[in-house]
Amino acid sequence: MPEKSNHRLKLIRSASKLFQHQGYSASGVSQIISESGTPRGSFYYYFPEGKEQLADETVRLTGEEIRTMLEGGFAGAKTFADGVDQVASMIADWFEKSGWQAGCPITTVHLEKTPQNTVLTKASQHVFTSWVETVQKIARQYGHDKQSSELAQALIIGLEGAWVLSRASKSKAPFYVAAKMVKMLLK
Amino acid sequence: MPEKSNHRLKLIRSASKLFQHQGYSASGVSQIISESGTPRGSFYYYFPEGKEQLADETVRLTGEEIRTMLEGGFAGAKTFADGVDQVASMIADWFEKSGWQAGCPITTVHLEKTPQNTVLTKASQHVFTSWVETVQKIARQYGHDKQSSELAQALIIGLEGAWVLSRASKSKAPFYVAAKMVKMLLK
DNA sequence: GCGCTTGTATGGTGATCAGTCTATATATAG
DNA sequence: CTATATATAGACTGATCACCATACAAGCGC
Repeated sequence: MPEKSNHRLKLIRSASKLFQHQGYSASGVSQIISESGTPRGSFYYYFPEGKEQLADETVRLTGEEIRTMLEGGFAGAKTFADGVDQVASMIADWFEKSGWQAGCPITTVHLEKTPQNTVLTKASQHVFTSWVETVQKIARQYGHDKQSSELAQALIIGLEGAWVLSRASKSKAPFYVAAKMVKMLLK
Repeated sequence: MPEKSNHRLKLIRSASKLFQHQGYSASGVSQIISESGTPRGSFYYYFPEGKEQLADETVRLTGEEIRTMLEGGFAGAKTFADGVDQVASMIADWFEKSGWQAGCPITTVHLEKTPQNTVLTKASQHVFTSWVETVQKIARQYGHDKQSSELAQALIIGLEGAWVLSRASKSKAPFYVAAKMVKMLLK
């Protein structure tokens, strides 16, 4: 891949990191550019619709990556409950390694811009729907047809909520509580 | 209470609403003032430390009100599980009535400013801790001594996560899933 | 070497930001 | 009624915002 189109992806990566750490509005275009290490003059060439377009693409791309990560988290799990534990641990570890500063790049944009901004509302709705559908499909694969929707929503609810408390408490414990909450639905 | 000290509270109310709808950084001092209906010249008289002080006080005051609301939500509940249902329904109804735009005024500030801003980090940590402690105390009152900490964290995790999905889906369903997740821990 | 396409530099625009300052208005106590 | 304290008006400051415009640079095909 040519170096130059890496610039576009670098901008998305930089935006994702900053949205996780400090949200959408506090993350200025200048800061995104400077932390991406890409040339200032390229920004509006790659994103002619501006910051909103960057955020839209950031939410969709990282949302898809997280969706894949969720799928991957269930890999090798004998039961849905085992998969839930794997996913929760994986995300908790990753969050701990970030110094409790990373998180969900979708949620901060979502809470600031839904429903006022149509483009970003659609982007975050698309992502959350795709996550729930993915986990729903996985739950069905493990035989939990009847409650697949509930389990899928439960996992996303748990992970989102755990992230909020985890950042405050600087602890992985909320993720384990979240995993247990989901698993207990299977009883 | 004299009209003038209502101005201070009106500013806090305005800030709370705007932080819920669009977060901290997107809520400018001018917008907060204009939507509060208070005189522009009063702002720095009431909040000499500026926007950060307003946010600090907003988080602490509304955090305390939500804590009281959580306590009130358990009122008359025969079991902890009944109380969880009452709290979830109460918050879901309130959120629906707001047109899916209200929410937690603490969380948006928290996700944007923890841990970079010391004052606001302490404020949101204080609030989350007080919520968990309150629900923990309530759980013990219902006899759930051993798992009071887990139940308390679970309720806050559920409510936070439910709010995120609820705003995306414009549905109360996530709150009911969250309530069920908490209740299932009792089994 | 030239023409075309893609990418970048940089100064600039108009708007908005948080906060300050000074003057004035209002409320209150004596 | 006066002095003092509290509250407010509004202009202003320096910084930053998202974005634009124009010129130039680099890459590439012929």
